[in-house]
Amino acid sequence: MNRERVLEAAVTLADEIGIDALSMRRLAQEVGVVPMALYKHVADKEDLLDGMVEVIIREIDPPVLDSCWRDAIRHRVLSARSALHHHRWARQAIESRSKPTPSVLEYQDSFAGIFLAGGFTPDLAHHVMHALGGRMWGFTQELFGGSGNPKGNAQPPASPDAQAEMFAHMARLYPNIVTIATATPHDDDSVVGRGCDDQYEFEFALDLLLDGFERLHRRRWTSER
Amino acid sequence: MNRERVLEAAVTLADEIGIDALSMRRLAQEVGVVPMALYKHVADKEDLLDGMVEVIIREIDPPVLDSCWRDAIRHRVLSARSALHHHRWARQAIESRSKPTPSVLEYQDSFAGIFLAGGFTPDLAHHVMHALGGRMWGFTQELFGGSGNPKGNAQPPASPDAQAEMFAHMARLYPNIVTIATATPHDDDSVVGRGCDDQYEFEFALDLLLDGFERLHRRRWTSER
DNA sequence: ACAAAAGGCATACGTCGTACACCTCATTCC
DNA sequence: GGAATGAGGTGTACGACGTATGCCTTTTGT
Repeated sequence: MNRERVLEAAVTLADEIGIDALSMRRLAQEVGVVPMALYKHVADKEDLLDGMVEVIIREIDPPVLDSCWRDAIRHRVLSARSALHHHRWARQAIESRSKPTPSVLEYQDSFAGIFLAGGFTPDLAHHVMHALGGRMWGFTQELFGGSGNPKGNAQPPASPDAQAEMFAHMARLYPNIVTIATATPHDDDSVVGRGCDDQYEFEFALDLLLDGFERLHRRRWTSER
Repeated sequence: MNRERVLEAAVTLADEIGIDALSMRRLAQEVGVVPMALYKHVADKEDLLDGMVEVIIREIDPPVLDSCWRDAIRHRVLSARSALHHHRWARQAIESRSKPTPSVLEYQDSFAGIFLAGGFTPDLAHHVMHALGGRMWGFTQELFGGSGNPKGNAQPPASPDAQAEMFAHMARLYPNIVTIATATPHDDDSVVGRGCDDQYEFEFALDLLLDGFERLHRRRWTSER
């Protein structure tokens, strides 16, 4: 029983019960050990979460170097996305860290490297990485995600007429949201605002940004401070 | 002593000690009351946080309707940004909510309204709101923000030579990050990845997106599903 | 005047992270 | 071979946390 086994168990347990329900005690029970035993392999819970993030990062494809920067970035981002998609709690975990671990820095460094190798000035590379923001990790800013928070509060489907009244109610209060939400089909039955980070939406935003980057890059944009 | 006073006290207390350190007990002590007394005005802690978010939203300027969509969006976003800037914990609080409250929906609805009034199709409006993501609230996805988490872990400035060695160490491990980070001055002494969401960076990304929206809008983009 | 509601209080339970002391081995060194 | 060492598992305990429950006091509506 070493650190790696603990982290692995933590990851699969978080997959099952969500990151909020993951406690040291629950994890200890899962690996068949007394809670305090975990502290021989992990400094504290923060360290545990750092380790879990590390595990996720290892699942992301390494950068491909033999293609143009745009393809390389796009591939890497979508690979990160698919890795995080298998661990719904990962987004929250990554964002909750207060200090970047070495593996996180390494990940970001590889991104910077792709831009620089593609001929971006450090200045522009800096700004575009900011603009990418969390999309670098494969997720849009999902407000009200419920990621890794699978509480049992999924209310029963409700009767059709109650549903209809609910819809009318929404349309009265938030006409624009309803207009927009009904314009495009969604994976789930949510409206804008609930975490509907569809693949299509994600790639839409990603490509919009990449287009912008390309344009700036071509016209030799500089921040002229 | 009503709900409003409780929320107000919670907001100012969170401003002081951060959102993580804000507990029901600590808040009760602050308003000079026993912990359980709070539950007469607030259903539970979730409800408290919802209420705090509501308070913040009220600080955001109402939408300006007599200008083009682009100015209206830009103004609203920057107003939200400045409101959230005064309450560093707000970002985390907003993102931690699992269900949108009415005031949050109203806020998002007003955004949708601006796009629709500007002639966007519901389809395009939908996608651009996704692309905006959290920037709608005035923040970039800040990884490792420490927002509202002002722990006392700010180590002393360290000696200049130790600092130099640290820098050399970083440059060896993460050459690209260091290249990029030193290309542009920052408010704080952080590198890319630590929450350096400068105003300039934010507006850079925002305008990049708005440019993209404008282009799509002009060429009558559709998702052609 | 009196019932009812609203609002504050005291106690208590279960959960959490983790400090601390102890124990039990396997390994290492003479 | 026997003692020292140290890594790894254990047991107990502490102080936080959110909050259920029940009681009491004060205000309010009739």
